[in-house]
Amino acid sequence: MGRSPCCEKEHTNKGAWTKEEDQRLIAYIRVNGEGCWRSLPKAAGLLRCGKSCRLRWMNYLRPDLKRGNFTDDEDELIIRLHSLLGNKWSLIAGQLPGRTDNEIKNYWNTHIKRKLLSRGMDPHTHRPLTPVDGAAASRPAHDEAASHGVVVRRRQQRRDEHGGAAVPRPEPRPVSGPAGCRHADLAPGLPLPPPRPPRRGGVQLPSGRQPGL
DNA sequence: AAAGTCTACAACCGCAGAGCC
DNA sequence: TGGCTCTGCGGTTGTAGACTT
Repeated sequence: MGRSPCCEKEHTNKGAWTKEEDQRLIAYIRVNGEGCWRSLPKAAGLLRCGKSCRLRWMNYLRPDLKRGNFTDDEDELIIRLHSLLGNKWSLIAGQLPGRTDNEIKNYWNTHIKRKLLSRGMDPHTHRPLTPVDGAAASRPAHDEAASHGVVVRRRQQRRDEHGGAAVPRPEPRPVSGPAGCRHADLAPGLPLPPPRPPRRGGVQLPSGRQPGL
Protein backbone atom coordinates (compact mmCIF):
# COMPACT_ATOMS: atom_id res chain seq x y z
CA MET A 1 0.00 0.00 0.00
CA GLY A 2 1.78 3.06 -1.14
CA ARG A 3 4.93 1.71 0.26
CA SER A 4 7.77 2.35 -2.06
CA PRO A 5 9.74 -0.68 -3.07
CA CYS A 6 13.09 -1.02 -1.42
CA CYS A 7 14.72 -0.95 -4.79
CA GLU A 8 14.10 -1.09 -8.45
CA LYS A 9 13.32 -4.73 -8.95
CA GLU A 10 13.66 -4.73 -12.67
CA HIS A 11 17.37 -4.15 -12.79
CA THR A 12 18.57 -6.05 -9.81
CA ASN A 13 20.09 -9.47 -9.54
CA LYS A 14 18.67 -12.01 -7.18
CA GLY A 15 19.80 -15.27 -5.79
CA ALA A 16 23.27 -16.40 -5.06
CA TRP A 17 26.07 -13.87 -5.04
CA THR A 18 28.95 -14.25 -7.41
CA LYS A 19 32.62 -13.91 -6.57
CA GLU A 20 32.75 -10.69 -8.45
CA GLU A 21 29.83 -9.20 -6.60
CA ASP A 22 31.38 -10.15 -3.30
CA GLN A 23 34.64 -8.56 -4.29
CA ARG A 24 32.95 -5.38 -5.34
CA LEU A 25 31.02 -5.15 -2.12
CA ILE A 26 34.05 -5.82 0.02
CA ALA A 27 36.15 -3.35 -1.88
CA TYR A 28 33.52 -0.68 -1.63
CA ILE A 29 32.96 -1.10 2.09
CA ARG A 30 36.67 -1.23 2.73
CA VAL A 31 36.99 2.21 1.22
CA ASN A 32 33.73 3.83 2.22
CA GLY A 33 32.65 1.95 5.27
CA GLU A 34 29.24 0.53 6.05
CA GLY A 35 26.01 2.42 5.85
CA CYS A 36 23.82 4.09 3.31
CA TRP A 37 22.79 0.72 1.99
CA ARG A 38 20.26 2.13 -0.37
CA SER A 39 22.75 4.03 -2.40
CA LEU A 40 25.56 1.55 -1.96
CA PRO A 41 24.68 -0.80 -4.82
CA LYS A 42 24.76 1.98 -7.35
CA ALA A 43 27.93 3.46 -5.95
CA ALA A 44 29.60 0.09 -5.85
CA GLY A 45 28.40 -0.85 -9.28
CA LEU A 46 26.26 -3.71 -8.07
CA LEU A 47 22.98 -4.77 -9.56
CA ARG A 48 21.57 -5.62 -6.19
CA CYS A 49 19.21 -3.91 -3.84
CA GLY A 50 20.67 -2.32 -0.76
CA LYS A 51 18.93 -4.76 1.44
CA SER A 52 20.58 -7.64 -0.28
CA CYS A 53 24.00 -6.00 0.04
CA ARG A 54 23.51 -5.39 3.70
CA LEU A 55 22.45 -8.97 4.29
CA ARG A 56 25.37 -10.34 2.36
CA TRP A 57 27.82 -8.20 4.25
CA MET A 58 26.33 -8.75 7.68
CA ASN A 59 25.87 -12.47 7.39
CA TYR A 60 28.71 -13.47 5.27
CA LEU A 61 31.44 -11.07 4.29
CA ARG A 62 32.16 -9.19 7.49
CA PRO A 63 35.73 -9.88 8.48
CA ASP A 64 34.92 -10.36 12.15
CA LEU A 65 32.61 -13.25 11.56
CA LYS A 66 33.40 -16.46 13.27
CA ARG A 67 32.70 -19.40 11.03
CA GLY A 68 32.56 -22.99 11.97
CA ASN A 69 30.49 -25.24 14.14
CA PHE A 70 28.89 -24.00 17.27
CA THR A 71 30.47 -25.23 20.47
CA ASP A 72 28.50 -26.88 23.23
CA ASP A 73 28.96 -23.75 25.28
CA GLU A 74 27.47 -21.67 22.52
CA ASP A 75 24.60 -24.14 22.24
CA GLU A 76 23.80 -23.82 25.89
CA LEU A 77 24.12 -20.07 25.79
CA ILE A 78 21.74 -19.84 22.87
CA ILE A 79 19.24 -22.06 24.64
CA ARG A 80 19.47 -19.98 27.77
CA LEU A 81 19.15 -16.72 25.90
CA HIS A 82 16.27 -18.02 23.87
CA SER A 83 14.43 -19.00 27.03
CA LEU A 84 14.84 -15.43 28.22
CA LEU A 85 14.41 -13.50 25.02
CA GLY A 86 12.41 -15.70 22.71
CA ASN A 87 13.03 -15.33 18.99
CA LYS A 88 15.01 -12.14 19.38
CA TRP A 89 17.80 -13.44 17.22
CA SER A 90 19.58 -10.16 16.93
CA LEU A 91 19.74 -9.80 20.71
CA ILE A 92 20.94 -13.35 21.06
CA ALA A 93 23.53 -12.76 18.36
CA GLY A 94 24.70 -9.74 20.30
CA GLN A 95 25.80 -12.05 23.09
CA LEU A 96 27.72 -14.31 20.74
CA PRO A 97 30.56 -12.37 19.19
CA GLY A 98 31.21 -13.28 15.60
CA ARG A 99 27.85 -14.96 15.13
CA THR A 100 25.02 -13.47 13.14
CA ASP A 101 21.34 -13.49 13.85
CA ASN A 102 20.69 -15.35 10.63
CA GLU A 103 23.22 -18.00 11.50
CA ILE A 104 21.83 -18.45 14.97
CA LYS A 105 18.29 -18.56 13.66
CA ASN A 106 19.22 -21.25 11.18
CA TYR A 107 21.14 -23.16 13.80
CA TRP A 108 18.23 -22.98 16.15
CA ASN A 109 15.82 -24.31 13.58
CA THR A 110 18.04 -27.11 12.39
CA HIS A 111 19.85 -28.24 15.52
CA ILE A 112 18.74 -26.84 18.80
CA LYS A 113 15.04 -27.41 18.34
CA ARG A 114 15.82 -31.06 17.86
CA LYS A 115 18.19 -31.11 20.75
CA LEU A 116 15.52 -29.75 23.06
CA LEU A 117 12.90 -32.12 21.75
CA SER A 118 15.19 -35.03 22.33
CA ARG A 119 15.54 -33.85 25.91
CA GLY A 120 11.78 -33.78 26.17
CA MET A 121 11.71 -30.01 26.25
CA ASP A 122 9.39 -27.76 24.33
CA PRO A 123 11.59 -25.51 22.22
CA HIS A 124 9.09 -22.69 22.48
CA THR A 125 8.36 -22.65 26.16
CA HIS A 126 11.53 -24.37 27.37
CA ARG A 127 9.33 -26.45 29.60
CA PRO A 128 9.12 -30.21 29.71
CA LEU A 129 6.72 -31.53 27.17
CA THR A 130 3.55 -32.60 28.94
CA PRO A 131 1.13 -35.33 27.93
CA VAL A 132 -1.22 -32.51 27.02
CA ASP A 133 1.17 -31.77 24.26
CA GLY A 134 0.03 -35.16 23.15
CA ALA A 135 1.13 -35.47 19.65
CA ALA A 136 4.28 -33.54 20.23
CA ALA A 137 5.20 -35.51 23.29
CA SER A 138 4.58 -38.91 21.85
CA ARG A 139 5.91 -38.02 18.48
CA PRO A 140 9.45 -39.03 17.96
CA ALA A 141 11.63 -36.00 18.02
CA HIS A 142 12.94 -36.73 14.60
CA ASP A 143 9.53 -36.03 13.17
CA GLU A 144 10.20 -32.45 13.97
CA ALA A 145 13.60 -32.79 12.44
CA ALA A 146 12.11 -34.11 9.28
CA SER A 147 9.46 -31.47 9.12
CA HIS A 148 11.39 -29.21 6.85
CA GLY A 149 12.06 -32.10 4.57
CA VAL A 150 8.37 -32.76 4.46
CA VAL A 151 7.66 -29.15 3.75
CA VAL A 152 10.19 -29.14 1.00
CA ARG A 153 8.64 -32.25 -0.43
CA ARG A 154 5.17 -30.72 -0.33
CA ARG A 155 6.41 -27.65 -2.08
CA GLN A 156 7.96 -29.87 -4.65
CA GLN A 157 4.66 -31.67 -4.98
CA ARG A 158 2.80 -28.43 -5.44
CA ARG A 159 5.25 -27.46 -8.10
CA ASP A 160 4.65 -30.74 -9.84
CA GLU A 161 0.94 -30.19 -9.63
CA HIS A 162 1.48 -26.93 -11.41
CA GLY A 163 2.96 -28.74 -14.30
CA GLY A 164 6.53 -29.05 -13.30
CA ALA A 165 7.68 -25.64 -12.26
CA ALA A 166 4.91 -23.18 -12.30
CA VAL A 167 4.09 -22.63 -8.68
CA PRO A 168 3.07 -19.06 -8.79
CA ARG A 169 5.77 -17.01 -7.20
CA PRO A 170 6.14 -13.34 -7.73
CA GLU A 171 9.65 -13.52 -8.99
CA PRO A 172 11.13 -16.94 -9.51
CA ARG A 173 14.71 -16.93 -8.37
CA PRO A 174 17.34 -17.84 -10.83
CA VAL A 175 18.75 -21.22 -10.14
CA SER A 176 21.81 -20.66 -8.08
CA GLY A 177 24.76 -21.66 -10.09
CA PRO A 178 27.03 -24.52 -9.32
CA ALA A 179 27.67 -23.56 -5.75
CA GLY A 180 27.44 -20.07 -7.13
CA CYS A 181 28.38 -17.74 -4.37
CA ARG A 182 29.12 -20.25 -1.74
CA HIS A 183 32.35 -19.18 -0.23
CA ALA A 184 34.22 -22.35 -0.98
CA ASP A 185 34.52 -21.04 -4.40
CA LEU A 186 35.35 -17.46 -3.73
CA ALA A 187 38.47 -15.98 -5.10
CA PRO A 188 41.56 -16.74 -3.12
CA GLY A 189 43.46 -13.85 -1.70
CA LEU A 190 40.40 -11.97 -0.62
CA PRO A 191 40.05 -11.13 3.03
CA LEU A 192 37.13 -13.44 3.38
CA PRO A 193 36.14 -15.56 6.30
CA PRO A 194 37.68 -19.00 6.26
CA PRO A 195 35.59 -21.68 4.68
CA ARG A 196 33.24 -23.52 6.89
CA PRO A 197 34.22 -27.00 7.87
CA PRO A 198 32.55 -29.73 5.90
CA ARG A 199 28.86 -29.66 6.45
CA ARG A 200 27.54 -32.10 8.89
CA GLY A 201 24.29 -32.50 7.08
CA GLY A 202 22.65 -35.82 7.39
CA VAL A 203 25.97 -37.51 7.61
CA GLN A 204 25.69 -39.07 10.98
CA LEU A 205 21.99 -39.64 10.89
CA PRO A 206 21.24 -43.26 10.23
CA SER A 207 18.00 -44.07 8.55
CA GLY A 208 15.17 -43.25 10.86
CA ARG A 209 16.65 -39.86 11.47
CA GLN A 210 18.04 -40.21 14.90
CA PRO A 211 17.01 -37.23 16.93
CA GLY A 212 19.12 -34.98 18.97
CA LEU A 213 22.60 -34.09 17.98
C1' DA B 1 23.78 -46.72 -10.23
C1' DA B 2 19.72 -44.25 -9.81
C1' DA B 3 16.11 -42.34 -7.37
C1' DG B 4 14.36 -40.71 -3.22
C1' DT B 5 14.93 -38.37 1.20
C1' DC B 6 16.70 -35.15 4.37
C1' DT B 7 19.77 -31.52 6.28
C1' DA B 8 21.92 -27.18 6.24
C1' DC B 9 22.15 -22.64 5.15
C1' DA B 10 22.14 -18.61 1.96
C1' DA B 11 19.04 -15.43 0.54
C1' DC B 12 14.52 -13.44 -0.01
C1' DC B 13 10.22 -11.07 1.63
C1' DG B 14 7.33 -8.18 4.31
C1' DC B 15 6.82 -5.49 8.24
C1' DA B 16 7.91 -2.28 12.04
C1' DG B 17 10.30 1.36 14.07
C1' DA B 18 13.49 5.21 14.04
C1' DG B 19 14.94 9.28 12.04
C1' DC B 20 14.54 13.07 8.99
C1' DC B 21 12.23 16.80 6.63
C1' DT C 1 2.68 16.60 13.15
C1' DG C 2 2.44 13.67 9.49
C1' DG C 3 4.52 11.50 5.72
C1' DC C 4 8.44 9.47 3.70
C1' DT C 5 12.77 6.95 3.63
C1' DC C 6 15.95 3.82 5.43
C1' DT C 7 17.48 0.19 8.25
C1' DG C 8 17.03 -3.90 10.81
C1' DC C 9 14.48 -7.95 12.20
C1' DG C 10 12.02 -12.31 12.03
C1' DG C 11 9.94 -15.68 9.23
C1' DT C 12 10.11 -18.32 5.10
C1' DT C 13 11.80 -20.44 0.92
C1' DG C 14 14.95 -22.68 -2.51
C1' DT C 15 18.40 -25.72 -3.40
C1' DA C 16 23.12 -28.11 -3.11
C1' DG C 17 24.93 -31.90 -1.34
C1' DA C 18 25.10 -35.97 1.73
C1' DC C 19 22.96 -40.02 2.80
C1' DT C 20 19.67 -43.99 2.29
C1' DT C 21 16.95 -47.24 -0.13
